[in-house]
Amino acid sequence: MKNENNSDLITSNFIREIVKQDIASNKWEGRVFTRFPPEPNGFLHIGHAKSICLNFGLATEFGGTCNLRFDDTNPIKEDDIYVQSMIEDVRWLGFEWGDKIHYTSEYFDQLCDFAMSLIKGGSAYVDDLNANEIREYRGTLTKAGIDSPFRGRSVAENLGLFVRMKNGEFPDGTKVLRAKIDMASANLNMRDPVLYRILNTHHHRTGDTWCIYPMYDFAHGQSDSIEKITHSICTLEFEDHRPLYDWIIDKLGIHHPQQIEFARLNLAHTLLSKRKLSGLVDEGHVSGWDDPRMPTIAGMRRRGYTPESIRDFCERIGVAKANSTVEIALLEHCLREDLNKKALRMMAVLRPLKLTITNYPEGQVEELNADNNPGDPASGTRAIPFSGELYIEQEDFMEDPPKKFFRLTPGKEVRLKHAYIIKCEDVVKDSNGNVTELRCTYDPDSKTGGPTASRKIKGTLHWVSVRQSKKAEVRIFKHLFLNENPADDKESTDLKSALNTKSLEILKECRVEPALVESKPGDRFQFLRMGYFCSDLKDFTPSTPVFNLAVTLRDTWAKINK
RNA sequence: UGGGGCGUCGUCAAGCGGUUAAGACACAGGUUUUUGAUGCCUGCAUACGGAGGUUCGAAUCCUCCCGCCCCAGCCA
Repeated sequence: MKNENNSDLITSNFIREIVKQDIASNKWEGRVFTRFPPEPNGFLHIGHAKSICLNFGLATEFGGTCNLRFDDTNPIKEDDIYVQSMIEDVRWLGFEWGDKIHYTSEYFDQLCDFAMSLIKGGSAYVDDLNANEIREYRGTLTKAGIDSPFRGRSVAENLGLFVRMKNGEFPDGTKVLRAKIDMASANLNMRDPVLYRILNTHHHRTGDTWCIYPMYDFAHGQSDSIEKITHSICTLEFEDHRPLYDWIIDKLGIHHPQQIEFARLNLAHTLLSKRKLSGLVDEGHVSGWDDPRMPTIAGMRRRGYTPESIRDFCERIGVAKANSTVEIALLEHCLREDLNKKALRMMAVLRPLKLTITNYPEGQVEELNADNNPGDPASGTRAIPFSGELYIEQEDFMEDPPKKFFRLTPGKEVRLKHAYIIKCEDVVKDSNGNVTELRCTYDPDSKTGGPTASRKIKGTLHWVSVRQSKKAEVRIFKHLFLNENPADDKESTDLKSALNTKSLEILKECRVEPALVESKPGDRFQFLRMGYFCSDLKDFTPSTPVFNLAVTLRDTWAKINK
């Protein structure tokens, strides 16, 4: 999938170069066949999006195919709800897979045959050592391992034992099938890795058909091989496993894809590990996998991110082998850039302050014309009700303003967007000295198109009419973590202490222009001068509209003010 | 003290023996603007982890050193 609008921004990356060279040299008869192989044990996040965009993107770019394959070899952790969410997320991101969805579990028979063939070739054996013993026999980083006493079993014995494992004759953990490679290898993955373990567990797809399940290392490479994948793209930590995959595939003499490793994404102030994210969900620190603060695809979708912005982001961050942490600012930029083009402008007052126009005709209501998107004339216009009683944003008024504050202050003029120029004449306060109302006058000729409409006024405010505006809830989100790299936070061993306690702010007294309550869940808008917001996918109803802050507008004033 | 990787601007990241060392984000300044938004313009690495070496010429090749990441699941 190309980001047409940013084609000039696309730079090369080493994987794209490899693919190009392979096509040029006709290495795979010009084929490009990739796959995205998640384990269905959690929700997909922005880190997966990088891999999805890479794999599906390469296939699209070079006229190939990308399979979606669920790597479901560990029934203890996996569940169909995760496969369903992953299917939805990949599709939402805008990608299409080949004729069907693939599952490693559909290769269990073949994988089992591969194991038999390894046994027959004397390259695998059944080991009776338990997990602890296997660890002890494995040695350490600097010390060679020791052969298992069961390593010398005959082919016939191994075959018999493995069949009995498969037939369910042994309890969990009592036996494993191991590759017979080299217990002294400097690469720990080559020290007779476990190929099959006994797990008397129900599998979400194969049910109770199996009680032995292949390890990832024995399933992944062969699955790629079975699917005739040409480029097996994975993350850096599997670099050490490549010699093992090569060993197995060569022993089996089957199609040998080319594995290429790249650095996974790290995002500042964000945790990208399914394990830790599920911790946030399980411990109730967020409302679920789709909490808008979550870096999951589902969370970002609910927050208001567009598939286009995520794809653009994944293209811009590049692909390399160096570990790196991308700033949130880049992600936010991608969203703003996309939404600036697409989002209709609306007016919403998040923290209302009453403003009365004393010289406006009592009871009069005008329908003012407003453009829906100044950058896109095709988006048309809409009518907004204006009256003598309005709400403006509390932060848009200051009694004792700092220099360069060009919003409303006593005695000064300001323009109301799409409407008139007003002047603050009086400030009403309650007994505690809090400002409760502003009393202003307006210049009737200053309406858009009017004789004094072009008067130069520094500040322009958004507003809504008291009577016609609707009440709404707006949810403001900030980083879930204060630390730039929460994963590196050695101090806080538990997630809780690393959390930003102010990551969610709920504003229940917001007032929005009437058109907004007619929006559909998932609709995205620019609330003028505030940011981009999205009607909540779950909680929005016309009677209780709920909007999520997707991203604020750039705010130079906030910077100056600091 | 084992093995596998990686070190180019604040953050990503091109670069593949001869370039003024791309571009983006961020940042700074200017300008347009009825969003302090957007747009537009300008600036932003004599420098490529360090030290040597090869070469007419090195971020790119060689050597040594330094730093960071990954690996001791019957997880993926």
